[in-house]
Amino acid sequence: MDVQADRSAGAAGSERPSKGELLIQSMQELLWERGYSGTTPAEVQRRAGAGQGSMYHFFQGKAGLALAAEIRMGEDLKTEVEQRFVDREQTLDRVQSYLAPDGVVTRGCRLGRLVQDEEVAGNPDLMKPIAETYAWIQDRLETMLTDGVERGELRPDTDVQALAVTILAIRQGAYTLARLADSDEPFRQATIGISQLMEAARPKR
Amino acid sequence: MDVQADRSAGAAGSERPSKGELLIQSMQELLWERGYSGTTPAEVQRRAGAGQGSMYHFFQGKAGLALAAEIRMGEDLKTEVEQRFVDREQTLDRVQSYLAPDGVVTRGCRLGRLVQDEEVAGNPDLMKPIAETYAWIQDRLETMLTDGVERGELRPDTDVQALAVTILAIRQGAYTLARLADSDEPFRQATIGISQLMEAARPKR
DNA sequence: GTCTATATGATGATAGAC
DNA sequence: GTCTATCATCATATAGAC
Repeated sequence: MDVQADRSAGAAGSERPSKGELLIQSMQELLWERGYSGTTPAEVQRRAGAGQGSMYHFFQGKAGLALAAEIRMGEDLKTEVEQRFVDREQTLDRVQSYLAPDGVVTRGCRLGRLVQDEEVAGNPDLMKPIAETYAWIQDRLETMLTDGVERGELRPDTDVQALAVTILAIRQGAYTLARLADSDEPFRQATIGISQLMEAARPKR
Repeated sequence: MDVQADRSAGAAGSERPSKGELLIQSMQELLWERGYSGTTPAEVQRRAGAGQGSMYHFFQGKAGLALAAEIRMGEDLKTEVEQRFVDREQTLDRVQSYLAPDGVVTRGCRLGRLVQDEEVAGNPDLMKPIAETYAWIQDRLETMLTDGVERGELRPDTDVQALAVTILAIRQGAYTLARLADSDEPFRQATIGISQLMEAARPKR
């Protein structure tokens, strides 16, 4: 089935949010809290204060609404990552900031958790915005690390692409461990682990 | 609901596997392929060549059978990790071996993926064997790294616990990235990333 | 022990009134 | 645009025969 996002469900920052907009926001919340399979259209509607009709008017079913919500989540995530980088100067600070828990880590990564969902993984339309967001983040990490190399904070022979993937993986994995331990301690531990290595690997001057 | 594993479904290495045993194996496969929510009792039965009656005779519903399968998967995983360590001498080799893809990484981590499943996360009985398995693996990683410190392959001031969590997180995260990219490339990249850091951080002699 | 038939409930989607 | 009523499907679990 070919899923399309929406039928002009309304802009994000409008005055009075349309039902379509409310539905997107509710779907965003529920995807994060319960994943895709675990979220029922009925509950999205209830949370948005909308009926069945509104949802099927704006979106082509559950998948279409989820797609719109995913795209929104990807934008939010990119904005947050960017913010963490511009607020810091030093490379190690930026890495630590990227790995810092944001208070709701036991809920999992809003996008990463969807990858583990069978219904999402089996639907290319639903995977695409997730893959694109991660590609963007990986690219952003690479740029940030290249910056560090140029400023002499990382060794000149650093494989920035590999390191970017490593840091990305650490954050994703820490989410899983945090959920398992019901604590954000794994985030702190993993940050210590990678920081200690990066410190020790620092170029001598 | 208090879930118990089984009703003596049969030992693992018996001659003629009982229906209970076949059901456990089928559930193991399906949990890995589709997760918990995505697996229906009907399909487990079909794959095991057993009827409804057999399943409900040996186990208390879907959750009970899944619990038995999880325990088995945990044992398998621990055995595999142990094998990778005893086959190698050097610390970095062991770390790389732990992070090596095993050919089916795009399917995800057989246990880790369950953590993202709402029905599993919401059932303490189903989370317990997963948490215990990860605790064992983390402990095993710590022992392995402590070994490396003692042999002078890692700096004496290494925070082995933090590094163990970091490596554990890398593997978990790489599974997510691999699934997203439909490739085991993230495993290779992440291995390069952590290896390069560990090399550079090596104690001087 | 193992099977089939059936009950019960929830899910995602549609129809059609307002 | 938005609503409620209804549908078809499929999920898990139970009952009871063999």
